Amino acid sequence: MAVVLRPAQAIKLVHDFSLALVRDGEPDLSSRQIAILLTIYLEPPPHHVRDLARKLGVTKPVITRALDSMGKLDLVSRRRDERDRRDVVIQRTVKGALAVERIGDLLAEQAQQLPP
Amino acid sequence: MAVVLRPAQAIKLVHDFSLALVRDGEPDLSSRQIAILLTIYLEPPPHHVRDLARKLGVTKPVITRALDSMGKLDLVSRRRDERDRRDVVIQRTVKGALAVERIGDLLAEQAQQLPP
DNA sequence: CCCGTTTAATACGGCCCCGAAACGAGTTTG
DNA sequence: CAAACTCGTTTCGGGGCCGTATTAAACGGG
Repeated sequence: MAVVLRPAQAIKLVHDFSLALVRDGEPDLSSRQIAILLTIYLEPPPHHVRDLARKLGVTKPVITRALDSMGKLDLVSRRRDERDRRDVVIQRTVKGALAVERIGDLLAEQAQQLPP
Repeated sequence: MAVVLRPAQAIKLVHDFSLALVRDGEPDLSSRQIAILLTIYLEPPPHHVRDLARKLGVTKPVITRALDSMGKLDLVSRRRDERDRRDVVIQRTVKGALAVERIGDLLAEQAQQLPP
């Protein structure tokens, strides 16, 4: 059963969700960072910088920098691939998994509270 | 009828939506800017800087700067309130209304395509 | 074994945003 | 009317992200 959402409901949902993100004071993730983070947690590993850059349609430095900043927040981690040491494998963290869950719960809750 | 959205579906929805925002290349709005823009278009006027700052839980300069940048994109406009010239009234624009509609349509479409 | 290719990271110059504090104009109050 | 208050903006010092171009390390075919 597909999720049915009228455009007017969708607008309110985006509004409530953005507002919740802003108000909860957590470090602000950009759209890019959210897309990267959720890709890492939704799609099966392994993840490499080049794949993420291609999937998001951005340049590789964008991914490197996003991993730098999200790494500082302990939302993802990196390690060299020993089989091909040019590669970097991006890994999940406990804190990142919790952050992803929080995002899902937050949106599901906002959707639940939408007026008909 | 409330919108029913399981957390796992919500995560995928946020992912697809963020990805669509990143990929379409339009000037990137931050969470704050999206929250401000949608508040202006969802809630009844008049809107003042102080109200938006209070509703979003941010300082007034944040609102001023967001209005500056969104004004440059012609998504909102401002004028002095002649009845109390300290006040600034924030107004909608045609381009802003279209951008809001686009956001709603984008999310509704992503929701429609969610697997059950 | 060398040289072209691939990979991620870094350097660069530019632009935008942050919160706190100070500011200028306008209004209200005593 | 002068002092206090309100409102939005600007200033200040600091930080982050952007894309392009370049770099350094590692791989691999000839």
